[in-house]
Amino acid sequence: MGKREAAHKLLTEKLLTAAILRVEKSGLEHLRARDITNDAGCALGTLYKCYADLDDLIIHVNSKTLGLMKKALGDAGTDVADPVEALKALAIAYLDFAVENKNLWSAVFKHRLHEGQSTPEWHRMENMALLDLIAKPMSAINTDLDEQQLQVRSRTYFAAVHGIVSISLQDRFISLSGDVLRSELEHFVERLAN
Amino acid sequence: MGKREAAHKLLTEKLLTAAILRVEKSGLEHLRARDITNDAGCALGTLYKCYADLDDLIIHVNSKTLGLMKKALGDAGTDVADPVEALKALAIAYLDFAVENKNLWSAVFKHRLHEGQSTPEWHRMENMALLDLIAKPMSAINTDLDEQQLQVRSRTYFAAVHGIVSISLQDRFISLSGDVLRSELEHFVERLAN
DNA sequence: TGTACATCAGTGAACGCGCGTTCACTGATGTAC
DNA sequence: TGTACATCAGTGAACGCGCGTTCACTGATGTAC
Repeated sequence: MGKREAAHKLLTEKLLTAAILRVEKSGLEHLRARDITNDAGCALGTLYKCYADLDDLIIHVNSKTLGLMKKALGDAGTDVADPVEALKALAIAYLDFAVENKNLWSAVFKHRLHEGQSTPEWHRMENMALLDLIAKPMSAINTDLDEQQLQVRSRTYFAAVHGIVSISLQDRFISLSGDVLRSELEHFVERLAN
Repeated sequence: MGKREAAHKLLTEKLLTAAILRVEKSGLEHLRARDITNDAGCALGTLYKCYADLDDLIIHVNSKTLGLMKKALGDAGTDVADPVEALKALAIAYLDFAVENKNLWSAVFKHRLHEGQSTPEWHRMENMALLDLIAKPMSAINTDLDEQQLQVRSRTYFAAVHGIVSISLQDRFISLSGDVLRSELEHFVERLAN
């Protein structure tokens, strides 16, 4: 690999890091191309040499976040034998991840492409991959479901947990202390899974 | 009431109606001040004589939506004696409302004020009022909970149902047919409430 | 190894446009007598 | 009822700014001989 290619790769990485820091600090809605390139120490135009456009960069930010999330959930759920406990652990891990990476986590769900453009397939897959983590303990509980039904049920389950976490991190409705939220979530999973 | 005041009131109403139609047709993200005033048949500046700014108008749009939603849920849940069936009816009614008024419904959750500004108290109350509808059948099931706990539990429950409905109406993950979604929701409530 | 030329990543000023908001103006409505 | 004046809702052109994206340029890196 020549100097050129190496430098380019480095810059591409630098831009991604800068974007991630910006999103985490100020939220997706305050992300600006100029801020990113300033932070990365390069010219504005460079962003468009490394990424197709700002949306492309954001997708890469979200991809990184999904990676972190998958790792966090994997660590939490892998070696829990009891499936109900595993689901609980996953839910709590999801909550913790959302709390600790609030803006990055929100960005994954906030980001929408402009009309006509659609999310690249590889990124859709990353989204779906989360469901597989849930599907495993889920299958131990619901042995009567076929592959397809299991997928659907996992999705429903994820959506419910996501909803609880999601509304808690907004200021709509009453807000809960962390402890109450945790216990609500645990109660919820127990009800749902047993 | 003089002619002036009457005309002003009419125009204020016209603007609200125009905004509602626009949001419902194209979504909150495509709402433009100019489109609204064109549709209402008045000058651009008039919007700012009737509403403080665009955000103020949007809050009124969302207020109307919450009114419709409360009515729809009230109709569905009021005269169902069995509390589990009542919760099911509420969940299904919520789903139906979201499907039939997709963009208006989304607008309620998408709209965020600029930094420093906060939602007026009366509008926060409208949000909270939804929870009361759930709290009633909820209290019949969980007789051991006190007022505060009941409120929290209702909120959790709402958030979960909202999450399920919400993710289904996006294109993230796999999308479900209406029937599957309904049965998932019913299954879900039964598990949760029994 | 050295020289001459080609390439193209990086540059940043400038473009372009969208769009919320303002403001000086005017004419219909309201008020005083 | 009629007249003279005051008010202010409605007007729409213009303001202002934010910000993604482009593009002609340049100099370091790569290539050919």
